[in-house]
Amino acid sequence: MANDVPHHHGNLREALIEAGLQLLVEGGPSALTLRRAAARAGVSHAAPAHHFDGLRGMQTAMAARAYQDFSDMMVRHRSAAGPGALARLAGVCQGYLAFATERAGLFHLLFVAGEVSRDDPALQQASTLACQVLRDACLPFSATTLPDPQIEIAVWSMVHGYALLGLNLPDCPERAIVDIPPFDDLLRRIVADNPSKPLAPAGDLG
Amino acid sequence: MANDVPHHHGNLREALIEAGLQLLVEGGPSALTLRRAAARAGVSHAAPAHHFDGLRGMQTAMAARAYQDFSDMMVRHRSAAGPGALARLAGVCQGYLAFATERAGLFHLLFVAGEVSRDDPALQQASTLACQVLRDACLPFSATTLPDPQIEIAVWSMVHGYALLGLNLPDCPERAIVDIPPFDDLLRRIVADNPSKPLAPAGDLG
DNA sequence: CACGCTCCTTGACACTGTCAAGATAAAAGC
DNA sequence: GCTTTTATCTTGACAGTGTCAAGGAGCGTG
Repeated sequence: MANDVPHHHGNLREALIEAGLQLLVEGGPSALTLRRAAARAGVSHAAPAHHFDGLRGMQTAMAARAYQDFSDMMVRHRSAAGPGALARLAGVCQGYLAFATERAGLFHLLFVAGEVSRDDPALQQASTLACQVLRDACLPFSATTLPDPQIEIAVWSMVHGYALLGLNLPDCPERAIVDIPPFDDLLRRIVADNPSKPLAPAGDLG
Repeated sequence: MANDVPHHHGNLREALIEAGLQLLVEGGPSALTLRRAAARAGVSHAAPAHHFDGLRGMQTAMAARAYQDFSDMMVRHRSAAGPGALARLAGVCQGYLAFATERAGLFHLLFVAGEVSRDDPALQQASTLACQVLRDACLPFSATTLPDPQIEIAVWSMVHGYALLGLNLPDCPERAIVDIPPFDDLLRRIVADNPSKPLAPAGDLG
């Protein structure tokens, strides 16, 4: 083959991840295919097999990268939130929901499709990091200086369920039978009357 | 063809749904295939196309049936719960979680895979019915005689997220970093200090 | 120059959903 | 009774998919 691309792509692994993420964003989960990613990266259909353990392996690598987007989204919304522990936690949750809405393809990859190897070390690290953003935001609401699993899990479950039920979408089917309260109202049911310890004395605003 | 089965199966549609549910339970979501369901029902690979609108159509029909299992599971756990509105709501939630655990394939079909036509009337009816079980259990915690969407959505989101994060599984990965409180404890954060109106005066126990 | 090693291609296989045509059996009309 | 019609299923094909085995192309090292 005497094309412009050399036989050795140079950085095919990264290119495939990039191509896969594009496919996912553009065409949804069903558009993500080993062969299509290969074609978009300009290589033959079997090339990905030398870099990933099948489709599942590629999705795992993509997920590790998507988790960084996820963390960024939560951090960004936290920064945009007002001062105060509750506002910051609400901001993190809004980031969680915004990721589910605006990066639906990636959210699907991380939490819905499940075609991902959860024991992959890179993935675990990225996911733990994202998880930590949420946990940190919950910390001020713990009665002690240690994290309170009950609060963490309550918030995590609720925001996750809210996102997966699609309740943050303007056209979700549930709106036909119930009117959906904004997530902040639900959040207050868990943490508002559980008054936080005083805010970190001289704080960063994120 | 001079086999024992007549040319007209008689009730192929139901047989295909049954076969599909079996495949889902036995081999997980990836084992569910139009061709395999057809083979198990003893018909040719293209027969399902005459009864369903593709794989999506068959999954939709299966989902409508699975929702009945789902409702039954919640009702059964509600019956097994003690008296009192909180115990009954907790029972319904336990049914929700039990369905996610014990009927993982069906739960996946309903809430995870998403390869289902949400506008199908039979599916909508079945899903509304299941939803109603949960909403009814929330009713005693409303401040008025009308349902309180905030409570309903809070409980629904939380139990849904708890189930989808797999937190009810004994070997879920999150146990490595947090110890997972039982769902009942989380539920109390939403409804316990929101004292219910008195229980229905002379009640059924479900 | 020759060797080895890594990266990628080619070609094949079994499997998937889906479509067009045709065969077959049951029902309906007379 | 027989014919016609209709619903039901089969056969065969097609474009995709993931995955494997075998081999070629290019780079570094002797």
